[in-house]
Amino acid sequence: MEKKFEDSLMGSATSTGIYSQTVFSDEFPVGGSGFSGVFDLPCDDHKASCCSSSSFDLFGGGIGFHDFYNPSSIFDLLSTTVPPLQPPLSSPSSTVPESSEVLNAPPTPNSSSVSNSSSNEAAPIEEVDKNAKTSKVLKPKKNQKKQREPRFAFMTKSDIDHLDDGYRWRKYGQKTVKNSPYPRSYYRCTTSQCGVKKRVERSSSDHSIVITTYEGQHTHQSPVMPRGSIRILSESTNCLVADHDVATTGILFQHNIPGQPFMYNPPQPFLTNESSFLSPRPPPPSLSPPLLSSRASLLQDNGLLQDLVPLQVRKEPKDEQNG
DNA sequence: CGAATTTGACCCGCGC
DNA sequence: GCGCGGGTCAAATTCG
Repeated sequence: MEKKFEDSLMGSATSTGIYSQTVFSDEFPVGGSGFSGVFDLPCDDHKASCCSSSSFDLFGGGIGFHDFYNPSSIFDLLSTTVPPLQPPLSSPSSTVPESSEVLNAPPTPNSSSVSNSSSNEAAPIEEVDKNAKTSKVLKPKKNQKKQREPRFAFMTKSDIDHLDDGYRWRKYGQKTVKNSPYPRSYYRCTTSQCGVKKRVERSSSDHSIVITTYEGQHTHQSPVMPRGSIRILSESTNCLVADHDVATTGILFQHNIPGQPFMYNPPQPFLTNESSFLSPRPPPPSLSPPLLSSRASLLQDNGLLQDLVPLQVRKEPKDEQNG
């Protein structure tokens, strides 16, 4: 896992995770011994950077988070318009053996590009699903690994297992997780012809943390337009993978471990609300530090967030950073 | 009554 | 080959 990210590491590997801008795809280990991934946020609260990577490494002992914890970060990222994602830097094929599916993955219709989902992602998924229904089980060709959608996972500190992300999901399974008292739930987007799946489970190391893993790309816009939502774009696929409603879920992210180096490579962020989306607030003039500094305005604009998020967890991230 | 959830069974991949 | 764990299906059940 780590090795596969080597070529795109933007920061330093730590005991708790790997800082990278690379979004994981099918190489993302699910369950088992490793669980790690990254996501990027426009956020000024880190060093001299307005964006940062977040990483986590569950089941391997540590959990590293980043600054979602800071509500102002959340709301500023909510209202931050970022440019369409660029294709990821090409990686040596030796390190990303099956990356073609990622690189060629179509953009979401929500993105600025027109979907060409017939190329190799959505359509194959449909066929696979049909096969699954007729033969009950996926039967990929021999010598050909089952193609998996790019995956994107993140952690949320929440009492709610199934976070409202603006899409409608249908639960299709639940499994107990080894070494965890909490089950893992499997959801599928209820929109027809949208093969996006979502897995929700609680961290075994911190039961207050919900781990949500998205797989696939929505072929449609969110049927629900939350007042404030975190829209997460897959960097590799340039597609919307998550659309979290901050206001209604009280989404929280634990602060990153203080003192850890944080390097940032200017974005291709994949967390965005694009101009095609409704924005809860007008975009800030820039991503420079001042836009995240106003807690007063934050509280004014938070809506439900300030009601849902306990005061103690809304404290300034700087407090944690400083000690 | 349709939609959503629950839950046991089944299949697959992987490690031993 | 076997066992284990992950992922999915689909009938039964519950919910709105």
